[in-house]
Amino acid sequence: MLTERQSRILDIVVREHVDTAQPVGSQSITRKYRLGVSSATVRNEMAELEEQGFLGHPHTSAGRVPTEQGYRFYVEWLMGEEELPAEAQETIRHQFHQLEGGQEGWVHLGASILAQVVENAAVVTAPRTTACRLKHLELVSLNDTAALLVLVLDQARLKQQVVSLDAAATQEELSATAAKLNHPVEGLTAHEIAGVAERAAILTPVERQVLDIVESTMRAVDEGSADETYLEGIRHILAQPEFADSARVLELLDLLDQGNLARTIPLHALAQEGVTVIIGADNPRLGSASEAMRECSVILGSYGSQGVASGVIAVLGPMRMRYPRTISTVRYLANVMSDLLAQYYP
Amino acid sequence: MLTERQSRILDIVVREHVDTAQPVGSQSITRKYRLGVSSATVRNEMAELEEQGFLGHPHTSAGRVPTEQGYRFYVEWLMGEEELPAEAQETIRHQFHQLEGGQEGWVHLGASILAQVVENAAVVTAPRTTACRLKHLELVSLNDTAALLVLVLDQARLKQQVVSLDAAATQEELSATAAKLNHPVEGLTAHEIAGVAERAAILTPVERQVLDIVESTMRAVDEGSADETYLEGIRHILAQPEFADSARVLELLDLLDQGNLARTIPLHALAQEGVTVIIGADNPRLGSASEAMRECSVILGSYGSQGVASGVIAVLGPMRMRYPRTISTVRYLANVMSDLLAQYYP
DNA sequence: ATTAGCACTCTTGCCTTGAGAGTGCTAATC
DNA sequence: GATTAGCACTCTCAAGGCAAGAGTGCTAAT
Repeated sequence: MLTERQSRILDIVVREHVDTAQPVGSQSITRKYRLGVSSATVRNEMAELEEQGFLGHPHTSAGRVPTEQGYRFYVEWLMGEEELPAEAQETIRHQFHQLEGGQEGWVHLGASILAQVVENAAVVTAPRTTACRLKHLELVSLNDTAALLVLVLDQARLKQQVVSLDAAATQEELSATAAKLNHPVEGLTAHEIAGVAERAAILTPVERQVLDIVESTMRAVDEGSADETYLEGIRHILAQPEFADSARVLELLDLLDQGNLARTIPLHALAQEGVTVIIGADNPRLGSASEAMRECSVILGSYGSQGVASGVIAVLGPMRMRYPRTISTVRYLANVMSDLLAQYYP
Repeated sequence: MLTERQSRILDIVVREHVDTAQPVGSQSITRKYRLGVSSATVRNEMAELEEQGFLGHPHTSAGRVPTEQGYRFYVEWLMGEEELPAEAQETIRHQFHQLEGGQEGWVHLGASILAQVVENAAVVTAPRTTACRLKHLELVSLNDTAALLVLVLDQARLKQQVVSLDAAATQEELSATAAKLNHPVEGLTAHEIAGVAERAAILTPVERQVLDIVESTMRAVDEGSADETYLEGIRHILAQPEFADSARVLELLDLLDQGNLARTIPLHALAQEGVTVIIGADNPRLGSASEAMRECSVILGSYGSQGVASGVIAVLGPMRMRYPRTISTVRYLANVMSDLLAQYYP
């Protein structure tokens, strides 16, 4: 479809445009790269590339700019697979290291790191897992009539819930209740716990109350964990020249901020093994609604293991993006986060 | 200092400018408000107000715009104390209600709600407290050589830490260790726990290891909790006409994002009882560094009780801001969050 | 097939021009 | 003495014109 030389020129146009954010002209190319042909030849080739839909004109007489199709060809055929520079790898590992054992906000941290390294906006979702299982429960007295229910779930997750006690109870009584309940429910899902609560006839009212709350809390975790996504690094998008007027950015933000995020980017939809690149409007989720999104690309990857517990990591930036660098970063981060997740998973 | 009529005019100029974001001229005022005087008189008064520093000219022949001093006078003397409309109160209470007992991200939620209600950026810090106290500790087996240490602290806070065990241990052994350790350290601070670990000679190596980790984790909480701040709603600032070009916003974001936030806004410095208003450059923390920040105002309030556990809530927006509404919202939210905090506090 | 040359197009910056809005001042008025 | 009408002046903003610069597209020569 494309001759050797056309590919070469397309490659140069893409790289140059990514660097400068300017349309690139035939003369500037021949000056900068020793192609062995004149600007006129390059012009002819460019016209041909435009004919075929890989390049475009912003105005009749400006340089050429890659089209969506051009970027796609570049990503698929021209761009080399780059390994992430050791220095960047170091940066990533180092920042995760500061977490030590306390995992707390590691997903959030992942998003921050990613945004920082690729200099674009980043999205990371918490691992979506199969129904969570209870490892341990504990009751801690807050005051006479309130206690804190602490649930330790798989993957080293913690949940808390304040319980108003129908009758006053001391810490000793609470501990005894917890100890008694722990054994029968260990390792079970919310659904299974509901079954246990039904079958066991010998429960005291307090025990029944606690089990009910355990179950509803775990259900909330099962439903809620899908929504837990972190978006970081919008400031990098602000710094891009194509988003110089903030109306554009505002549009993007409205599309992304919290609730809408999953609707805008098909996070779970296509994250298979490896890294997926969505360029411009070939995002399946986008109708005609999103002007600004049409000028963006999304790099998607996933971490964890598919059936067990996995999350999505994504980079969002203007279509004019450093694809090799971004893709290798996503791939590397996916590995790091997979390793990290494995540590918390039996 | 200012005559009745001058005050009236200043009031109108501020309100009109806040509404329209345009300089306001003498004619438009007399057309809209029945002042009983002609535009020429208004012009004279405006000239006088400018003389005294309350108003300014963007250009020689545009309408008047309030100066910092003008806004300050408005806030202090002209603006009425408005109670937050019941509808907004309802919105706030309603959203907090959805948390139920799981407090998890309530500080973050507070920031989101605030940003949404005042249509500006909002900052909320987690309550800064005196040294945290341990209420309960628990050990849960992850696998043969790793366990999850769960700490329940005061104010219903949970911390987790993965512990690599020097020797393999079953869940039963871990529970026994936890049970043994719980009693002597209950209610103590990190510092006091260090003392206990030193004095008690009869500890096994594992127990000593656990206590060490407990102490260091709690120290981390003591130090880290000051930094826990949430920033939400930058999109509202993007929507303001004074921040139409994103370079401005970028500057702001760099000033605010994460680490720098506390350096930019004197969060803990001046949050006494009640609500503090910082208008433009009278922010004590700002040197000459921050162009964009000079055009902003900050409304500060605090929640919780001063000596015990308190956090800061703040709104950041352009100087051209709906002060009455914003101030009453901050005040109201402070009350709601104080109530909420009291629930978790003995 | 490649290239040199040239006319053509389109942007960008700069200037001018006219309309519109608002001020500041002076002189007249209540 | 305060208020107001009137008017010249200033400044912005949008539109139009003009020259420079960059790049293209085409044609004819190599």
